[in-house]
Amino acid sequence: MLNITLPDGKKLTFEKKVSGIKIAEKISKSLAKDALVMEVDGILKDLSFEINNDCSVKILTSKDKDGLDTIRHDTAHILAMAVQELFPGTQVTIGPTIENGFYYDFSRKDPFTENDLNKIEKKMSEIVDRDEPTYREVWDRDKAISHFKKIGENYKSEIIKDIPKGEEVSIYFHGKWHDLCRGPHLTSTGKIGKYFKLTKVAGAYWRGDSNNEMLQRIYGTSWSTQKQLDDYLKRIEEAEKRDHRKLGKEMDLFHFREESPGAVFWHEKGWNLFQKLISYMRAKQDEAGYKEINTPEVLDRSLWEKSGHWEKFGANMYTSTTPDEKIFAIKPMNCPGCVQVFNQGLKSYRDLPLKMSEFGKVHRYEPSGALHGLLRVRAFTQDDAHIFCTEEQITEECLSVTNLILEIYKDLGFENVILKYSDRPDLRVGDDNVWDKSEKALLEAIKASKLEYTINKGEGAFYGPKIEFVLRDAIGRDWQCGTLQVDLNLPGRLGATFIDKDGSKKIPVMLHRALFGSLERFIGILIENYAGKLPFWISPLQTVVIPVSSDFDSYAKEVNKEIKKKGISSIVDLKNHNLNYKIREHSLSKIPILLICGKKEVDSNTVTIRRLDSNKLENMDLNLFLKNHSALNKANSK
RNA sequence: GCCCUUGUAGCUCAGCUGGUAGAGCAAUUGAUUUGUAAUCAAUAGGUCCGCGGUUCGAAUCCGUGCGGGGGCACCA
Repeated sequence: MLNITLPDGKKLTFEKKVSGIKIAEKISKSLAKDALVMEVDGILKDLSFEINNDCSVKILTSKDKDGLDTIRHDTAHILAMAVQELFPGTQVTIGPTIENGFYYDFSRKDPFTENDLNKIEKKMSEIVDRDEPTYREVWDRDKAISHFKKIGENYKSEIIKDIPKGEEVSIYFHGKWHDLCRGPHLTSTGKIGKYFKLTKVAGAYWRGDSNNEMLQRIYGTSWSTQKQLDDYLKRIEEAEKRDHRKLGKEMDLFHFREESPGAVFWHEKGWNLFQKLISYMRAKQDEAGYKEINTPEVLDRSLWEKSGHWEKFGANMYTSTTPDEKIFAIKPMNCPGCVQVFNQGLKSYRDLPLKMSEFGKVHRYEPSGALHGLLRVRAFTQDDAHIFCTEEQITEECLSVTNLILEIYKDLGFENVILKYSDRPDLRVGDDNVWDKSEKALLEAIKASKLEYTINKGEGAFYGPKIEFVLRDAIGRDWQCGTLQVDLNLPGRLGATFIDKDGSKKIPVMLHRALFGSLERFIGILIENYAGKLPFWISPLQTVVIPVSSDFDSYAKEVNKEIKKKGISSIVDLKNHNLNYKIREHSLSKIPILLICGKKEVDSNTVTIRRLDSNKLENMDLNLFLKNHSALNKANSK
């Protein structure tokens, strides 16, 4: 007698051992039809797995995350199967599921082309139609290794060698084709359906290590209904429409060019946005007790040697040799310069915490393949600050930084923030007991903030552990922005001291923090988050005044003048185009407010407001408009 | 940096298997004076990313360099 407990607490009894399929059938016909895999005492199993003792069972369908994941995993297998049928001699490696889909890495001489993807998709459909039964076998480890070697699957035999001793080596068959796999899988190839699509080919290193050979990765997506697939493809399309590189061009904000890859040429409007963010930030930092400073962009090599950058960060640094053959580095970080400012004059414990902010432009030589619009550049402006404090002050200062960051993100429309904590990397400066202290202090601050956090082992900066602030945008994508680092190393290396209560010289702790991280990146994120439709107060061009015909040019000019007087950025469009044309043009360039002026407006000293993306027109007294909208600007940049 | 892919007018793109380039929009000029997402017409506009090669002849084929895109690796 077997007792199976279902998720709702109901119990089923069976005479002898029983498979998941049988259990599902006993629950309901429709469930048996939809069943994909099952959870036995919380562990995922094939439906064909035969249960031999009392346990709890949950039958999973495509509505469960693990159910859909299994569909994707099966699709990855079928992809590999199709590839090997079409291109004999191709070796398979790994094929996991990822968010929204899956990939499979292959080793093959000739590259896969876009056209090959179509062929492969067709072959995959065929395999689904063949509805080949799937079953699992457990093999002896040595047998498995020699088998895969014999059939030329060297990567697979490598993988088997690395499976921990205690684990079973399971082989899944789909008809005759088979693959080493942990499972679970659906009962046959027909079960996955045809709601998949191969999306792209890409290179990927074997085992993710750039010292290894490069494999060919095929990405795909897979769903349980046609609608889900269509919705997903549509989401991708929508995300592409928000691409800041495309919008940046359309909105005339910035451009890139060959002469300086990864460096931004800001146009008038983009620079205006940039400056608006800075003045907003200045106001916030001023309120929070920061003192703004500025330090040189080019500094002698000796300073970078002292700080440790020359050795630990040298691969990312631009250097410059002057005619007198001195070597300088273009700063990749602001910290050493800031410490030099701290070092001027004697500092007392009464000066701490001392918070110095700097909008510092830094240059980092990033690998060419890493560059990506504004989101990954070689020259960027950090909204940086360094807080010099005592060890006792670390937690409190970290907390106040965290609060400031959250407040600022909120003002700009991001409420969803998570933290990533990174501890000591392999490449680092300083003693381990110093690291112990720094890590402990930072972790304490995170805990005190009560925010959700994840831990990234070994990913801290070379001088100290860090927190990264990751925000989630309007369409669910995560972006790494702000950062907070505890540093017990650099101040000592660069000779920073303060006089403590007892009259002795002590080395201060330095906290590095950036709020947006990089102004450039943050602007890219803002554009994508708002799909270019920035909030009024940071819009670089806030209003365009449009006369209905040239008869009203002078009134329109007058309105424009009044608006500009109130600190609202505005232009008047007197071009020889009709109203429709102008509305279309300025709407496409994402101007938040268009002000239409015709006979009616002139007669009543009003403007008609047309807001971006709204057909609702609003006629308003000009003075009231000026009052309301200049207040909107002031509210955020005091 | 590595793999794949790509580079034609200010922008978006045509240009098949080699015969020195085209469209729409934008620009300029003229007409039109417009009430909520493209008024009409004319004109002008290009070392086809750079360099080298194959060829009688290269935007097109080959090599190479530099950019862009998608990934990997690296990262704010």
